[in-house]
Order: sequence, then C-alpha cells, then structure tokens
Amino acid sequence: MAATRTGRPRASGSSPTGLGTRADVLAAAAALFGTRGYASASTHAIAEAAGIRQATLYHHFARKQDILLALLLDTVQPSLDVAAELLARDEEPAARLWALCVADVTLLADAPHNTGALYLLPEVSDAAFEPFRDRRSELETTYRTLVAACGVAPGAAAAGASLVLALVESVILQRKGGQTATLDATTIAAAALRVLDLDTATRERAATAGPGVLAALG
Amino acid sequence: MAATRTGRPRASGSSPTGLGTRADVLAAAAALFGTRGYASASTHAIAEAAGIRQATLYHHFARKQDILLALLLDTVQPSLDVAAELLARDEEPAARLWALCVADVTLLADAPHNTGALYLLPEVSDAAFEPFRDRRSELETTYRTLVAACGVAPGAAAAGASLVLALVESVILQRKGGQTATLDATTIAAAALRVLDLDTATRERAATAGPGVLAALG
DNA sequence: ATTATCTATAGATCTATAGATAATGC
DNA sequence: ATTATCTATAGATCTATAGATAATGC
Repeated sequence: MAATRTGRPRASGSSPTGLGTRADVLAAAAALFGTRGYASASTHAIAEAAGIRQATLYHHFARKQDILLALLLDTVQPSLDVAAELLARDEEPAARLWALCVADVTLLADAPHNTGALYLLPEVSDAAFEPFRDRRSELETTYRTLVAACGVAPGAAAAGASLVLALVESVILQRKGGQTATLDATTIAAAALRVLDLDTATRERAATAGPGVLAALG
Repeated sequence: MAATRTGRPRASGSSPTGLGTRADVLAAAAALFGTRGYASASTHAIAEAAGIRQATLYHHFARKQDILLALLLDTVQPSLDVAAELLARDEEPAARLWALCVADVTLLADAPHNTGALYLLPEVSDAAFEPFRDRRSELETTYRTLVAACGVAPGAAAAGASLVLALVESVILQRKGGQTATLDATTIAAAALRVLDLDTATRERAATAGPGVLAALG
C-alpha cells in the first residue's frame, strides 16, 4: 500500500507539495500567474517550481490554458457550493448574506497563493475560460438574489450587490499588496450590511444569527 | 502654423487619435494591456492599433515597460493632485473624503479604456514600475489620513481606508465586466461613508457640503 | 505493458537594434 | 541637418510535440 508510483522517476528531488505532480504544477502556477502574470509565467518557470522538466507539464495538462482554467474552477467552486446551500435555506436573508460574505472572505483569505487574484488577469476574458466566467456569473447572481431578498429597492439591488462583492474581494487586493493583517471576515460582512443601508436592528440580528447559519452548512 | 510635421510619413493612414504618435501608442496600449494583458499584448499588436510599424514604437519609448509606466503615472497623477488639494483644505473631513471618492470614481469611470484596470496587472510588481507604486502608496495614505480625520478609531482607520478604496475601485471591476451602467459616483461616496459607520448627521452634512468642496478645487 | 518522466527540437513568436528612406528646416 | 518613419533581422525566448528512458504492474 506504500506510495510507490509507476513511471520514470524525477531527475531531481521529489514532489514539493507531496500531493503529486498535478498538485505541484497547480501550486507553482498559482504562485507565478499571480505574481508575474499569465503570459509572463513561462511553462518552463512553472515546471521548475514544480520540480519537473518543462515538457512533463504536458503529460498532465494538454495546454497551458488548462492549468489556469483548473485553478479558476477550483477557486470558484467552494464559493458556489456555499452560495447554493444558502439560497436554499430559510433563515432571514440578511443573516444568509452575512454568512456568504464571511465564507467567501475566509476562502479568499485562507487560500494558499491568493488564487482569488487570478480572476483579475486580463487573459481570463479569453474564450478558453468561459466555463469559469459562467460559474463566476452564477455567484454574482446569488449575491444579487440575497441582496434583493434583504429588501433593497429593486432598482438598487444590482448596484448593492456590486458594492458588497467589491468589499468581499478587497481581501484579494490586500493580499496582492502584501498587507500582513488582512481584515477580519466579520468586519467585512458587517461593512457589507452597512453599505446596503439595512437598518441597525436587521444588521444586529444578522450578525447574531450569522455564525449559526455558517455552522449549519455542510 | 499648420500641423506639418517633420519626418518620414506613415506608410498607411494617419494618427488614429489625431494627437500624435505618442498619444496613439498610449491609447492602443491602454486598450490592449487591459483586455489581453501586458505580456500578451505584443509591441507588434500595439503598433498596428496605433497605425505605425512595430519598430517605430522604439523611437518614442525605449522599452515596452516605459509604455505601461507612462499609462500608470498618467492615471494616478490626477487623483494625487485632487488628494493633495483636499488634504490642505479645512472643510469637515467627511465632506473632503466624500469629494475625494466622487472625484476618483469619476476619473476611473470616465477615462477612455479603463486605465484604472492597469494597476491590477501582476507585472506592475516589477521593479520597473516602482515610481508608480510609490505614488499609488501616497494616494492610499491620503485616504487613510482623511478617514482618520473623520474620527474613525485609530486602530480601524487603515481597515476603513481599505474598504473605502475597494468601493471606489469597484468601478474598475464593473468596467472590466463590461457593465453598461456603472454606479453613480455619489452613490459610491455615500456608501463609503456608511462603511465607515459615520453617524447619519455627519453623512448628510458631507453629502450636502461635498459638491461645493469639489467645485472649489483647482 | 503501462506509465511518468526525460531529452531534444520544430516552429512560432517577440523585443530591440541597425541602418535606409522620405519628409521638413535652415 | 534633423526628424520620424520604414524594412530587415539578430538573438532570445516560448509552447507544444516526438520519441527515448526508467520505473512498476501483470
């Protein structure tokens, strides 16, 4: 049952992540795409950081774009899972929105290598990344739906959701800037409810009930 | 006095912007860096969009990096000018912060080609762009100073300023997403004051006095 | 036999430089 | 003479493929 693996051994060293070559490549690419950019991070540099030769990448990913696509999908999927669960629940909308903000901020803040920053890459507008953009759209729709359910005026729900998302994603920009202490997730969630101009009583109920909602998620 | 210019004429057409070759290059690069990314926008593609041959770029910019640096500095400078003026005035801090938010949102929203998005490029962390990062830092310091002057608790001023900046820069993300109707500048400024949890009276005074402050700027 | 790696490289870029050319200025 | 453009290209990449190699699996 030991971890003996088939195939030619690596020329130098072993898996940096200890999770296999695919994980090594994804970790190396996440770091390099985020700090140097997509095109500026050569497959050679990625392979080197992953502890393999450049051509070996192509045994695991058919094209360079597939590496970024995998990273983007892996990053958005946990958020979508939380969002879908929260949409189906029946606690007060403000409490569910609070929970969504806290969950997303936490995911963005705790991810190794600031993968949230990858969706800011201009190259993501390429057709190859449409599967990601679709899921990202779904996430925005969930935010809008919850914001509207909080009683925000219909005309202002889309705008409100944009501002809430901007606050949540401020974590990405903070990490990019190399800030040591990123904002607390509950601080940002509270700020989101203030931006929406919800009344004090609603906001207090949400912050009180929110942690319970979060804990109830699968 | 007519616009007769020295030098060999272009092989094809004339200046797309009508403002000369340097302006043509900057406009073309702003569009391409923002939509394709820095490394993915080749000097050939930039030159083509500017209506010149690839090598002619190098008569106006010694290196490709100098094009992006010029765009970044041109984008941040007007914000810095407004920020410095506002710091020196003596209206109520909340009114000045309101004015700074409105001014920056307006600059970001009205700039041709969403140049605000350029500061999100990973390549900006390269040493070549340090002059820009320094000025960008100054701008953040001004936000922090005004937020602190609004009476936000000392420990919370830096966090508050981050959130305010995130709201202001949400315009960049909206434009990137291709949203047609970006948020109104005054809507964002009002949201910024709510995020800081300023009391209602202060916020109302700021929104009332803010337009006058803006109008008084040079 | 299957697998994951390796070496080697083809073909397609891409940046920046060298030097020619076609205008205006003096 | 000066200037801004042009053509041509050197040299340095970079992606993806071809085919060899060194392990384990049967």
